[in-house]
Amino acid sequence: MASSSFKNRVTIYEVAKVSGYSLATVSRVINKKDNVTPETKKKILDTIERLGYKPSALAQGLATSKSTNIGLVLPARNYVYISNVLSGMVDIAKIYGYQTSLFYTKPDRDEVKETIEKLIMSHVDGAILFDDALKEEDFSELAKYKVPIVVIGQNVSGENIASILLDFDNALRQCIQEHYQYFKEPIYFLHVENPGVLVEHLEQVVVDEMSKLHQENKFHKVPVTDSYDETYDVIYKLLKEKKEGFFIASRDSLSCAVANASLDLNLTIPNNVQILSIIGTKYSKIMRPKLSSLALDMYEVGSIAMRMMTKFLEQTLKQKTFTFTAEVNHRQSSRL
Amino acid sequence: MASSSFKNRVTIYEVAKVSGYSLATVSRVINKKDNVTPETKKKILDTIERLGYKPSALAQGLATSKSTNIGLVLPARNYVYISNVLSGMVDIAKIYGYQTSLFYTKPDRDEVKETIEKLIMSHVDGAILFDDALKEEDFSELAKYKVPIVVIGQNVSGENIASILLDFDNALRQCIQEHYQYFKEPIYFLHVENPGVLVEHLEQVVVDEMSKLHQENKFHKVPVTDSYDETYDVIYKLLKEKKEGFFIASRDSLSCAVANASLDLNLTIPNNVQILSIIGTKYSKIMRPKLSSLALDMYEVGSIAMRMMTKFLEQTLKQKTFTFTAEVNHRQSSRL
DNA sequence: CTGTTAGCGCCTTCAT
DNA sequence: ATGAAGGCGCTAACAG
Repeated sequence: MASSSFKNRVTIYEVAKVSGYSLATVSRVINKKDNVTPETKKKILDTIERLGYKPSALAQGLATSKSTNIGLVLPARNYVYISNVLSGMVDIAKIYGYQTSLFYTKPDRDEVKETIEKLIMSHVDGAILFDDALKEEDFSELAKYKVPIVVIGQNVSGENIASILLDFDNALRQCIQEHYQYFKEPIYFLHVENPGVLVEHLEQVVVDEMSKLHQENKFHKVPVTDSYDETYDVIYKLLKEKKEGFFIASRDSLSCAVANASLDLNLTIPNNVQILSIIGTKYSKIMRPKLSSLALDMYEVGSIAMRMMTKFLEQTLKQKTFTFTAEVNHRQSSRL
Repeated sequence: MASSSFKNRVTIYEVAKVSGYSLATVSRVINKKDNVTPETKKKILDTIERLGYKPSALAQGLATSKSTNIGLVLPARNYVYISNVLSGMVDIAKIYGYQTSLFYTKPDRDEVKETIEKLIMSHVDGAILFDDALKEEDFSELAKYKVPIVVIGQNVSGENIASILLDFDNALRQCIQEHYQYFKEPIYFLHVENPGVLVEHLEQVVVDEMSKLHQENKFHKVPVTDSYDETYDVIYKLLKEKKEGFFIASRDSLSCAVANASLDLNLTIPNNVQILSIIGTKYSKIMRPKLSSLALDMYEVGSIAMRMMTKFLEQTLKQKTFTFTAEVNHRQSSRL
């Protein structure tokens, strides 16, 4: 038998009985309706206090068809930018009185579908999805059950869907253009397995821009892993031979691997080796040399997402898409 | 009017009606009871599929007095080690079929109490608390409502309480002892406002050890903030004058501030300046010089915490306290 | 302003 | 093996 964590709780019935009023009246003071005499309100409040009564969100949810609970779907990867997004979402949710349920997903279709199902079962009032493993069909599944969603990083539209776009494209293209305007080193794109649609898309952007500039033969995809150490080794070997290059990495820790490998080979940054971090964190400023990066305040992304969600639920959401544009922070790892 | 996210849902009633069986039988197949004919089970499963029925966790929770939901209370600080703990907890929760509700708290008593109240209202089956702002009274409040809890980082005991201890003490004392066995530079402890009981405690440990070694006059508390830049400035000024010291910082980014300030002053690490990160992350290995640190796998802490919770709920928890012991990783920022 | 009553969706004895 | 009925704790008309 499981531990009955909420058996024998004080219920609204007891409050009613003890205070001498009816259910309805007690319910009214709980829900802060104004049609209650100050006097009886006080009495009821007193007995609530005295009995230590706390309303059951479960019962309230069932009765009102509202759970005041918002589902958060994030990739189960421990990246700093993800926890920044999370922080933003949770902070704002708290302000608006929403609870948050956290769902981590792995890049596996079956798991994703299971997550969607749990999301539906758990009766969240809405869901914020920031996970590249999610696809169109997942959104429409959610839509079938009328769960309002805001999607981060993918452009999806529909009745109950809002989306937040993360535009790294222009900044990225600009970096590449400028690079080939003055220099000609090849570009090495650190390719991680299953990086998610956002990073996948950005790799595509690089490829595309290279071909626009007729530099396609200078684009090299370098397979690496999420591990700093392994990536370091790969890059070390590569640089030992090539001695130079313009490296683009999706995350700071990978950029650091490039930087450290360069330094250990006595290659100078940014003269021999240039590095660009696509998703910069505070460590791009801490690291020496400081890493040039495309920056976008992910905490802000999370908080805006949650704000959109609350407006969505109050049916006051006007603008159903919001775009964040990344800025280029030229620091010590690039020559421009 | 709020968006009725789950009005008009397919309910168990419809499944019963359409399939031609009763509520009870449908309920049985949902809950995988075995006293159902394979044949009727199949029929019911079919219509569930056909209708797209998903049980409501809310209703289930209300009926069973179990929410399969575990509350997670964490400080609203965006530290890497916290998101590691979180990952560990969520990953394991998923395995055991629990949902997780996330509560971030600020170091403010009123907020904390509010969080405790929400925790109780939200009918979590249990709660894992890793927040230094929490005090004895909060745990006993939770206990009043019979919410099983596991507390990380504080030694609390009681009927429904398990706790995970994070023992950095010995490792820290050892570092200090070794330091004064061979050297004599003063110790500078980077003191952040409201660092939480864990770090507060560790500062006390340092003070205590210093006095044991009769070196109390060599202990200096350096007030800094959470900001890398501000901390850098403080340390830069300090080192410009002192030229040397053994710095102890609670987190990597602060240690990095010390390291960078030293380098910018042409002080060498670890000859002039030594640095010890109390809570090391992967960046202590990435940073150059590599930072010596006390390491403890926080993901593991989170996952063990969740494992204890699941056992708790199944009433199979034998060992109600678990201790993690930090190890000293001597790297390039210390001489030993 | 307050009380009565019927659900919300599901589980669970107790019969059959 | 299956069905009927009461209850989980609360809210929301509808009366009064």
